[in-house]
Order: sequence, then C-alpha cells, then structure tokens
Amino acid sequence: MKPETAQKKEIAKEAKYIAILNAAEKVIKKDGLSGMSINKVARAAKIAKGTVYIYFDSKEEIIAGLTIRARRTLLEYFKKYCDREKDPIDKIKNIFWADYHFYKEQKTYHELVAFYEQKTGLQETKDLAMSSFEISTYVKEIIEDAKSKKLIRKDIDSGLQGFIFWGMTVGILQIIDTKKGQLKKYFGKSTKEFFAYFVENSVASITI
Amino acid sequence: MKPETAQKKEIAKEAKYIAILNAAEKVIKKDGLSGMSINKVARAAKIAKGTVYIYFDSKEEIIAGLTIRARRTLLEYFKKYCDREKDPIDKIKNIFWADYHFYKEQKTYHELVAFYEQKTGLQETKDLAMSSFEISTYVKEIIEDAKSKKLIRKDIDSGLQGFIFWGMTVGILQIIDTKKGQLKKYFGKSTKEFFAYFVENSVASITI
Amino acid sequence: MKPETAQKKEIAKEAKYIAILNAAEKVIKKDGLSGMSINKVARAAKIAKGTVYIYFDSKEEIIAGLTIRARRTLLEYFKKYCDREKDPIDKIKNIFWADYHFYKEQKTYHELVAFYEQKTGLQETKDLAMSSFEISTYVKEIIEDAKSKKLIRKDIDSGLQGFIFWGMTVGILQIIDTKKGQLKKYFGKSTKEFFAYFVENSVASITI
Amino acid sequence: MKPETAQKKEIAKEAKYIAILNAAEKVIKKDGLSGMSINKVARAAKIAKGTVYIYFDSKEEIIAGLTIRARRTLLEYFKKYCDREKDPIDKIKNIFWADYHFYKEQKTYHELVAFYEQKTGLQETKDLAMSSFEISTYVKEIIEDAKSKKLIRKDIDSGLQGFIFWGMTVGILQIIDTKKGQLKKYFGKSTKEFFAYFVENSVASITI
DNA sequence: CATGAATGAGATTTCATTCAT
DNA sequence: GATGAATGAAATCTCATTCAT
Repeated sequence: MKPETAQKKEIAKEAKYIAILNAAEKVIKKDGLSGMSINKVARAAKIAKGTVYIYFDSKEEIIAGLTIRARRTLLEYFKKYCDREKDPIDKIKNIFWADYHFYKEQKTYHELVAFYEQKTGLQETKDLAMSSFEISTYVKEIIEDAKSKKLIRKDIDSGLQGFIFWGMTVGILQIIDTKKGQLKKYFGKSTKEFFAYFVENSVASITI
Repeated sequence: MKPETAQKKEIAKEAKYIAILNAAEKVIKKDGLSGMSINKVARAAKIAKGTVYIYFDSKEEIIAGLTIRARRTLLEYFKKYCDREKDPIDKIKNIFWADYHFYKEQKTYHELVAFYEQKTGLQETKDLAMSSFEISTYVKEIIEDAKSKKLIRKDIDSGLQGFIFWGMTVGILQIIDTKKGQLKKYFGKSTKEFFAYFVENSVASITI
Repeated sequence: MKPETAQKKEIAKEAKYIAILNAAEKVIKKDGLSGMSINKVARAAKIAKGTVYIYFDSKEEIIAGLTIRARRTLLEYFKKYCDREKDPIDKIKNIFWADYHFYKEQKTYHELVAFYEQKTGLQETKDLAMSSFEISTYVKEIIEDAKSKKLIRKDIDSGLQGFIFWGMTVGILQIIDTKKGQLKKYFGKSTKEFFAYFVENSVASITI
Repeated sequence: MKPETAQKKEIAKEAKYIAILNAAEKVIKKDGLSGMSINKVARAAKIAKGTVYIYFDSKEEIIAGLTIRARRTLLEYFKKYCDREKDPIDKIKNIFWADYHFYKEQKTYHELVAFYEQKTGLQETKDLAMSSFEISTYVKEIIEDAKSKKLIRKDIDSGLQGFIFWGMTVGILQIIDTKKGQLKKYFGKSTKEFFAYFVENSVASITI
C-alpha cells in the first residue's frame, strides 16, 4: 500500500471516530447520559452497531471520549471569559463565571465534566488525564499571575487553590440545580444572584 | 384480632421494611447505586421478588427510603461533631468535618445525600423534604449563633451561607475523591490536609 | 347452633357475596375486564384478598357471577322496552332496541353478555345456563305471540329466530362499536340511524 | 456488498419474519390470543426472546401482522367461494358461506378478523386499514352487481349492507359456537342447517 | 472494514393463589 | 371466618456485545 493511501485511511478513520462521538453527543443531549445506547448512537451516526465497536472497545470508551471533548470545551470557555479580561482579580472571578455559563449552555458537557468519575468505575486514561491537566494548569496560571502582582495572599498555593475553586464551583452549581426552587422561595435569590454572592465571597477569601 | 397481635404484626412489618432497606444498602455498597436491582435486593433479603413490592411501590421508593436514612445519619454526624464543641466558629468548622467523616465512613449514604436529586428525576416526598429541612435548619442555627455573637459578618445570611457551605463541601469531597492521587503527587498533601486547608479558608471568608 | 343463627349467617354470607360482586363491577367499570384484579376487588369491597377466596373459588367465578347479573339486567331491559308496547311487531322491534340501549347504557354488562364464553374457557354452570334460558324464553314468547296473531310467517321457528336475532344484534353492535368512524364518514349515518336501518330490515324479513 | 448478497439477506429476513408469525399462530392456536406471550412465540420459533424484537417492535405488532394475514385469508375464501358462482344472488349467499367455512377451518384467523379492534386498543396501521378496505370493497361490489341487475331492492346501499351482513355473520357465528349444544338439543338443527336458515333469511330480506 | 441479526441475561412489575395466624 | 404477607412464575421489553457474512 502506498503511504498516501495509508494516510488517507488514517484520516478517514479519524473522521468516523469523530462522527460517532458527534452522534453520541446528539443522543445524550436528547435522552440523557443514562438514555444513551449503542443502538441509538449507531443510528444517529448512520452506521451499523458493529461498526461502533471497531472504533470503540466499549460504551465506556465513548463516554470517555466525550468527556475529553467536554473538558476541552470547558477550557475554551475559560479562555473566552478570562483572556479578554485585564484585571487579574476579575480574571479569577471569570473562571467562576466561565464555569457558570458552561453549566448553563452546555449541560451535557458539564454533566460529563462533573460526574465522569462518579458514573463510571473506570480509571482515567492518558488522554483523559491530559485534558484534566490542561484545565488545572490554565486555572493555576491565572491565580499565580494575581499572586505575583501581590493581589492575593502569598500563602496561597495557586495549584491547590485552583482545585478548591474547581471543586467548590461544581458543588455549588450542583446545589443550584437541585435546590433552585428553594433558593428563590426562601431567599428571594435568582440562581445568578446566588452564584454572584458565592463568587464574590470566594474570591474575597484569598485577596489581600 | 387481639390488639397485641395487631401490634406484633405492625412490628414484624416494620422489621421487614427495615430488612429490605438493609439488603438494598448492602447491594449498593457492593454494586453502586446504578447496580442495584430489585432482584438483587430480594436475594440479599432472602425473600421473593414480589415481596419487595408489598413494602415498596417501586424501586424509586427504596432509594427514597435509603436517602432518608442517609440524611438522618448525616444529621447525627453533625450533632456528634458539633454539639460537643463550645466555640461557635469551631462549631462551624465541625460542620465541614462532620461531612468529611460522613463521606469517609459512609460512602453509600454520602452518595445518596449528594446525588439523590441528580440520579432520580423524582419529586421529593414529604418525608424526604422533612429530612432535608432538618439538616438545613441545624446548619443554619449554628451559623446564626456565631452571627449573634458577632463572630461572623453581619451581612451574611445564615440560611444562604448554609447552602453555599453544603454545596462547596459536596464539590470538594467529590474532587478529593477523583483527584486524590494528584493532590498527593503534585502538592504533597494528604486528603485530610487538603480538606483542612479548604475548611480554614472557607470559614475565614465569613468571620470578622 | 340455633336455626335462626344459621339463617342469619346465611344471610350475612349472601350479603358479602353480593358486596364482592358489587366491588368487582365497580372495578371493571373503571379499568375494564382485563384490568380487574382480585386485589382491586378486595380493596373496593374493603375486605382482605383472602376473604374473596372464601366466597369465590377463583377469579373466573367472579366473572361468571357478574355475567349472570348482566344477563338478568338485560332481561330487565327487554321487559322495560317490550312490556309497555302493545303492537306485536313493535314488541319485536323493541327487543332490538332494548339491546341497543343496554349496550349504550351498560357497556360493562353488555361486554359480559356478549363475550363471556369467548373470554373464559369455562363451561357454563347451571346458574349461567338458567340466566341464558330465561332470556331465550322471553324473546321466543314475543315472537311466538306475533306468529299466533299471523303477523309473521308461519314457517318461522320462534326459538330459532330468537337465537338469530340475538346473535345478529350482538354482531351488529360490535361492528358499530368498531367501525363507527367509518359509518359516519362513508355513509353519513349515525350509529342510531344505522341500527334503525338494521332493525327495520331484520324485522321485515320475517313479517308477512 | 454484492447485490445478490443484499437480496439474499432480504429474503432471509422476510423468511424469519414469516417464521415468527408462524410461531405466533401456532401459539395462539394452542393457548388462545390472550395466552400468547413473546416468550412462547420465541420458544416456538426456536429463537431468543430478543430476536423477536428485531422483527417486531411490540407484541401488538405481531398481532397486527397476524390480523393482516387473517384478513387476506378471508379475502381468499371470499374469492374462492364467490368467483366460481355465476348467479348474483348465489354470489351473495356465498359471501356468508365463505365466512362460515373460514370460521370452521380457520378459527384463529376468524378470531383475529372478528375481534382485532376489541382485543387491542390500537389504531389500525396503514397495512391493516388496507386489508380491511380490500374486503369491504370486494363485498360491496358483489352486492352492487346484484343491484345493477335489479335482483335486490334499489333502496339498498351496497356498502352499508356489506357492513350489516358482516356484523350479523360475526354475531351468528359467535352464537353458533357458544350455543351449538342448545341448537341441536332444542331445535334438532345442526350448525350448518342453522346457518343455512340464517343465510336464506338474510338474503331474502334484500331481494326483490 | 462494515454489517446488523442474534443472543440471553436482566430489568421492573403484576397477580392469582395459598396459608399461617 | 377473616386477614394480608408471601410467593414465584410470567409478562414485556432493553441492551451491550459478538460474530458470520
């Protein structure tokens, strides 16, 4: 076989891999993560059920693939909301807000980012770990930047704080989703107001 | 029927209700929430499948029953860790620590408390709402107490802050679980140290 | 035991038998014949499931009991619509119309009368046969009367013709139920008009 | 895939579809319509339960498929008994007789044709409606033909009369089945004699 | 590579009937 | 007589995965 042919094949293979993920995403958006079945994915991708198993070893792998996507999309949200911001403290605040919008606009991806480990018993693969690392690093650098400008306490570990912010935010968004009725009813706060209150408090806790 | 007999029956029925919940708990501990099936529960309880449906109308009801249990247990943890503490601020810190221990020692219950609404699309029943209300109230009163002693900022809404702490904690515990390897590797922190760092920061953010 | 006591007991027993049938009827009216379960019947009768089995050997027996009731009710309809009619031919026509109204007003009973044998594989008991015989006799006598007055052909066998009318009517009502949409759409006939057409034709076929 | 292969597959698929219907028919013949279950059908067809669901979306669809078969078979009976007959009135009589033989020889099919709508609450699909339309049309044309030859009354609507004959016949066959013992015992008539009496009377009622 | 028929375990739920109390 | 807990077979349907073509 000529090398160009092999390359073409490689490209075609990659294209199908992506097509299957696209299909899976469509299915999850419609029927939820637990409503996703290989059958539906195959139908949405207009291929046969068996073909899915050529590109993925199992259903889990598809979910893993989508989770990587989801994490990449989150990183894009971070960049979109933080890069344009000059003020380092506002940059940090926008990490939270990026996540807020990610959650509102990309429910499916958010679910995957937040719950991947809970839902599947699987280990993180190298690719999954990589996508996670990129996010951590990005967040860390933003905090680090504010620290170097002496805007936040010097005893703060940027990496660690990134984790904390990340964990807290996931938890808050979760509770917002679950209890939004009560928030409105008992405290008269919209989800956005509630989240704003949370962001200000959180950031204030590390600034000088 | 003699009254004693009726009473005996009532007790026997209650005992079986509890036995089924125990069986369900055992199954979840082994196979996870999504791995729980009526079949397995019945087998674990050593009764027929149909018998389960005498005591519970549906699978959902079993999960709801366990969730109430889980919430009650969490409240006990709160009481255990907070009631003995005199200092109002330490009391607040111990809310976090109670949850930490709850999470470490009662994984299954923690999962149910944290994710009940996510996993099941169902409305909360009166019993469920009650168990939720008791927790909220307990936490709120502890924060309120510290506020009345002018130890935390007067602009803090105790109820709202309770929600925030609760949400944050769930998120942090989740991330601890997921990323504990990284925490140790990159920051040299044990999960306990990490959590302590989080608690101190969080409580500091509302104290005067 | 004193005889009066035995008698009282007998009456009480009969009363409960009837109460169970009443309950079963209520259930069928609500959920259909196939939706009837012993459980529902017992609940509707406010007795225990096991008690039902004291008065009836099986579910089938309950249905048989109701079928007898249904047949008796039909006989009442016949009497109601025919006895007041003087003209012998109109009397015959009213046999049809009695059934028409029975069908419209007593759907549950009609179903039992029309389909008892189809739905259950059981033999007719003596009671069932009796209730059937009463209907046959009543119809036969009406036809016989018209025959004796030389209003219908003398080669008609009243008993046989009763069967034929009875069978035909059940069939027509059935088709009316099934195809009423088409009757209206294609022939512009209401079910009543259609039935009237059928009655006139049928009776005309035996008159002189 | 080579065209021959695709075609072969298509044929194999059709063959299995038919095999499942055959199996279902066998089961119904043995246990009745209400005694048919997917399990039994699968066992009779010697395939796995799940396989049935590749060919049919639900149990209802199997019944619908069989009902189409049944209606087609009835149409064949009509053609067989009527086409060979020259005399228009005898043609009409043979509609009845075709049904009589259909009922005697194809009990299962007769039940499906007579009760499909009663037993299942479902809408007719296009295929079902089509099979029904073909029968109606066939019967209508036979009556229409006799009418055009001035052998039956001109006030008769062929389509409507078709419905009436059809409904009446179903009802009569039903009663024959139920009461054949009584017919013999009280009137000394065989079912065939009884049916003949019915046919003559019915046809006479519309002839000139 | 691609297909999709086949599998068969397993899910939830119902229900007539029995039987110890 | 009365109770209702217990049974367990049976019902419908789903679905990840395999494999012959």
